[in-house]
Amino acid sequence: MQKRVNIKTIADLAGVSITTVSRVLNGLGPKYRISEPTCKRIFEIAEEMNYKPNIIAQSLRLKKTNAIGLILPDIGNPFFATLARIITIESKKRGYSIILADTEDNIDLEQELMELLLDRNIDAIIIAPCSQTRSHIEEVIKSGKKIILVDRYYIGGNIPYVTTDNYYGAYEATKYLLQNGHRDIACIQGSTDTAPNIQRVKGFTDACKKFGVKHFKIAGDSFTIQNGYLETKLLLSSSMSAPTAILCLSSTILLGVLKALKEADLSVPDNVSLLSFDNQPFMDYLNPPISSIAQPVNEIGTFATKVLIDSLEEGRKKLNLSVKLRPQIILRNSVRLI
Amino acid sequence: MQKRVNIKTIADLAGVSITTVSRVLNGLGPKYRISEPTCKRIFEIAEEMNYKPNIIAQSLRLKKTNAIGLILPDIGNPFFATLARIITIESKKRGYSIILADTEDNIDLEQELMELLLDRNIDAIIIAPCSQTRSHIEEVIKSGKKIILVDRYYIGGNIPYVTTDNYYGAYEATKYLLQNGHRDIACIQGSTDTAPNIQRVKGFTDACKKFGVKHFKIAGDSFTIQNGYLETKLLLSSSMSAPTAILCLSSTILLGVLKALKEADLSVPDNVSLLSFDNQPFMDYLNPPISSIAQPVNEIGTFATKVLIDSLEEGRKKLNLSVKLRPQIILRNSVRLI
DNA sequence: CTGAAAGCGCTAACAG
DNA sequence: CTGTTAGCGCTTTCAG
Repeated sequence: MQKRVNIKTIADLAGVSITTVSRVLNGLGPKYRISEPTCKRIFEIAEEMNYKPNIIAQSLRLKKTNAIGLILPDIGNPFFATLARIITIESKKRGYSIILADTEDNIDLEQELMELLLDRNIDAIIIAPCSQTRSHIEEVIKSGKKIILVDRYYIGGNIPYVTTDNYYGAYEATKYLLQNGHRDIACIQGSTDTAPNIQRVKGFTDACKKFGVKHFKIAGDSFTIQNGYLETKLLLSSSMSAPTAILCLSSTILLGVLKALKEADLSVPDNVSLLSFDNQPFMDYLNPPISSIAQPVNEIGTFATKVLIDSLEEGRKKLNLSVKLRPQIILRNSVRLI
Repeated sequence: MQKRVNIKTIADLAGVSITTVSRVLNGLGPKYRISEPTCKRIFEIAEEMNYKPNIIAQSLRLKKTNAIGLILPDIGNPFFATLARIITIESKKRGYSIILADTEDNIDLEQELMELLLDRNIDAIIIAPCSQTRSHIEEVIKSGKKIILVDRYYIGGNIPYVTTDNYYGAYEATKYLLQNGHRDIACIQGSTDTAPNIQRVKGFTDACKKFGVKHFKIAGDSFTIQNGYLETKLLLSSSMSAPTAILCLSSTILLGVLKALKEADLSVPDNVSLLSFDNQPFMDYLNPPISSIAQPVNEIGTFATKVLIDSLEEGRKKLNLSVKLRPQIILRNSVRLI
C-alpha cells in the first residue's frame, strides 16, 4: 500500500493544473471539453499511482459526507441486527457508509448519540427511537437534515417512518386465537411508550372486543426475556384461572414465557396456546414450533434506505411518508383448537 | 437547532482571534497563559452559541477521524451482532465512532469494503475476516494503520487478534461427550477456511484420539442452518450406524441438526446427544435445553476495542498480541450417559 | 499573553 | 479548452 497520493501529485505528473485533474476525475472532462489525450493521460496516471480522493477534504468542501447515522435501541437484538445488516448493505450499494450507534434503549443516550452524529456532519439519520419523546428529532428536522424512522415511530405528527402494520398483525393473530376457541387470552407486552407496542395492544384489544370476549388481560412492560418470565409467573399464580392462550409481543418475551411454563410443567399447546410477534429461525425448532407474526424486516430496511437516499439525492424539500407493511402470520403448532 | 456556528463567529463575538478561541476551547488556555477573563468569556460565548467544532475540518487538519472501521461477515448472526454492540458501545466511551461494513462472508466484498473504509481515513480497523486470505490486511499493516482481528484470525504470522480458545472449547466439549460414554461422535463444522473452525476440529480430533476413539466423523462446510440440516440427513441415511452424539460448531448448525432429527423422529438426548458451540438465549428453551460452549463475546469485544484504542493513543509502534479467551461449557440436558 | 498566516486536499467561481 | 484563486473550518508555527 503505497503512501496516499493527492491531486497535486497527479497534476504535476500530468503537467496540468489540479483543476483539470479534478474535473477529469469527476467525469467532467467532456463537459469542459478537455482534450481526449489529456483525459486519458490523467486517468492513466491516477490509476498507476492508485490515486483515491481524500473523502474528508471532499466532505469539507462539499458539505456532504456520504455517511448516514444509524441509531438503534439494541444491536444485539436479532430484529435490529437484521435491520442493521440490510440497511448497511443497501446503503453501501448507493455509495453511503453507516455510522452506527446503540442507545441501549435509553433516551438520554439517544439524544447524546444524535448530537455526536450530527457533529460528524452525517447527511441523514435512520433511527428506531426508544420512546415517544421526540423534541430532539423535531429539532433536527427543523434544521433541514433528513431523518427517517424504522420500526419504532411517533404516533401523530408527520415524522416519516417505515414500520410493520402492527395493528393488523396483532388483530389477525388474536382473531386466529379466538377462532380456535380461546376466550381467555393474555397479552404480554413490551415497552409501553413505543408505537409498535401501542398498536399491537390496540389490535389485540379490538379483536377481543369484536368477538365479545371479556376475559383478556394485558401485562408486562418491556421487550425482554425476564419480563415474559415474570409476567407468566404472575398469570399462573393468580387466583383466576390461567389463560388458555398467550400472545407474546416479541420473541424475547416468548422465551421468558416458555421458561415459566416449563417450570410450571405446562405444555404447549396442550395446556397453553402461544403466538409470538417477531419471527426468528429458532422458533421452527422449539418443541412445539411456535407460530409467529413475521415482520417484514428486509422490506422495512430496504425501503427506508431507498426512500431516504432518493430524497437526499433528488433534494426533495421534505420527506413525508408513513408506511406500514403487513406482517405475515406463520402458522406452526403452538395453538390448540378448543 | 440553530444554524451551526463556527470558530470565527466566536472569535468575532469575543473580540479575539480565532487562534485564541481554538486554544481556549482545546484546553490550552493555561498553557498559553491566556487571561482568565478571556478564557471565561470565550467559554461562555461558545456555550451560548452552542458551538461545536466541525469534526470534518478537524479531521482534515489533524489527519485523525476518531472513527474505527468495523468489518464483519454477517451482522445478522447473533454472535456478530452482540460483538458489534459491545464494540460500538466501548468505542463510544472512548470517543470513537464505528463505521460498519458487512462482507456477507465474501472475500471480494471484504477487500472492497476495506478500501472504502481506508478512503474515509478511519484511524483503525476491527475485522473478523471471512477466510485465511490476508494480503489486503498485511498491506494495511505495512502502511502503518492499526488493525485488530476479532473471533476470526490468521493462523501463523503475527497479525494481532482476540478470540476464543476454540481448541480448548472443542477439546473439553468432546471430552465431556466421551466421559458420558459416547464412542461414535460426529462433528458438523462451518467454514473450513476460518481459524476458529480449524481449531475446533483439531480439539475434537485430538480428544477423540486421546481416548482411543476411532469412530469419529467430521462433516459439513458452513456456519448455516442448511448445512447442519443436510449433513445430519446424510449421517442418518448412511449405511453406517448413526452417531450417538453430534458436536455442532455453531448455533446455526445446531438448528439444522434439530430439524433433521425431528424429521427422523429421533429425540434428544435419548436417541442422539447434542452439544453446540455458541451459546444463545433460546438454547435454554429448546426441548431439551441444549448444552453449549459459550464464547466470551463480551470480553472479546471489550478487550479488542480497549487494546486497539490504547495503542492508537499511546502511539505504540506495533500492535502485537494474540489472545485466546477460554469459553465456558454450559451444561443443560442434551447429553445422555450411556 | 496574543495574532497573522500557512495549509490539510479538494471544488468551483471566474477569468481568460 | 485550461488555469488562477478563493475558501470549506480548523490547528499550529512563527513572530511579536
